[in-house]
Amino acid sequence: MSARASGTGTISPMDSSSTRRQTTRRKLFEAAVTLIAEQGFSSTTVDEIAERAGVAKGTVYYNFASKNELFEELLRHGIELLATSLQEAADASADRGGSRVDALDAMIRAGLDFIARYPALTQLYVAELWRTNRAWQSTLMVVRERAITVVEGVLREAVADGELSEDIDIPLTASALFGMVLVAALDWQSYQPHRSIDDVHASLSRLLQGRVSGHP
Amino acid sequence: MSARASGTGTISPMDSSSTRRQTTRRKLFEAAVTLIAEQGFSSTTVDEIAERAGVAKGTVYYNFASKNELFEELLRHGIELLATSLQEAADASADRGGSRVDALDAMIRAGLDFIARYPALTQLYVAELWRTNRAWQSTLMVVRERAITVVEGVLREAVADGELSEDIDIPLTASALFGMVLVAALDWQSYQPHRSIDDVHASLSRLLQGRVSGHP
DNA sequence: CTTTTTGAACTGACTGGTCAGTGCAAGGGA
DNA sequence: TCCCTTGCACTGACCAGTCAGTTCAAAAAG
Repeated sequence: MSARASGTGTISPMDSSSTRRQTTRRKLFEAAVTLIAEQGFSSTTVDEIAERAGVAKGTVYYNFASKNELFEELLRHGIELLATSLQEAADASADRGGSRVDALDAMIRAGLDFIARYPALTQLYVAELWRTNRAWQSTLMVVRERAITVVEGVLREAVADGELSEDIDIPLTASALFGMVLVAALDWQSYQPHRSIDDVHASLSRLLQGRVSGHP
Repeated sequence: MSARASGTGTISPMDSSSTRRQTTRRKLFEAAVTLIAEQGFSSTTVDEIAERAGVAKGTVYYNFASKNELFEELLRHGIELLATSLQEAADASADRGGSRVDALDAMIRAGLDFIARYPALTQLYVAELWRTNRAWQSTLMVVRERAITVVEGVLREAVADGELSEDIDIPLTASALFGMVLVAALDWQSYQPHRSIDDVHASLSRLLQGRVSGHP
């Protein structure tokens, strides 16, 4: 009954214990992401997730309020990885003194890297992102916003700098670029996994920079 | 146990008697596609589908062997609509004497039209297409092949005619174009539904033809 | 240093509900 | 008449979420 934290100081009584918890949560995320990517949310059971994570079912509910919340936290956790890596790629390119188009290219590369590293997470986003009437819709909108905004930002700067035409439609172009990379990468992973990332990147760069049509 | 179509001839046994049955099946497809697009396959119940279609649950099982098979037939039915309309757009463009790039543009338009007309079907494909370990995986591979092949065909002709560089990677470019249209269109439907299709089409054309970068 | 206490973390059997699929008698429509 | 549809009761599997009880490392007491 006595409240927690009766023991040590105020600030870090849970440093050691929270490590354990953190580890468990990470294991659950890892188990959940692949299972849900493969089977979808509804056909993945909490028992399966617990089993693959190597913990008891009760532990899932000790760490997350519900199956739904586990999933939403997973989505939020994943998008931070993506948005951060996109932004870092763009910033690094700018620091290197590259043009805005170079920054876009760097983001394409970052996108490919991300998808190669977290294929299941990517599959999962794609499967859920345009679905309507689901419980986590609002979470997904935030998540999408977070990623698209980074791309739009670079496009906006490119237009401001005169590198891109003022006629382009920024939100739509951002979506289109995003989709281009997304679908090309998923197909790469699913149907031509032997190809190198440099190869795929080069093809997409070419497409982006309009060197496809119009022979030299 | 006995397969369906034990009845009449070998090839088209359901032609005459089918009218009534066909109507029921179409109603079931329509009901299923929106429900599954919204909720996913597993969380959509057969009772819901029957109710929305306005038929009895028993009728579902009279017309389809299982929930799974209803879904697979829906996938097959849908892809015919898409592949046909892409091919027709390309052919019509060629008949009009357009270039191969014109044909690609016509296919983008056809893709946008399709997504605008069958948004639920599109959402459903996206949600399932890159998923692994599902019962209908092989059906989906066929389905994807059917659509991508059309795009690849036009790209191949364009390269043969010298309209596109020989350096392009045809399968990957086809995927990327497909993804570009797909994601741009889904975002359009979900987040900027007020925009006209001509508007969206114009932006994507510009992106395709490399008029984005490189100011005049 | 040893013993006891504490409580966060974890466990897994259990419950209440849901749903795919079945069976069948009766009711149309062509 | 025959094919299709209806309505409805029923079964058995499956599954999200619960809860009483266990574990164990670190803090407190001796």
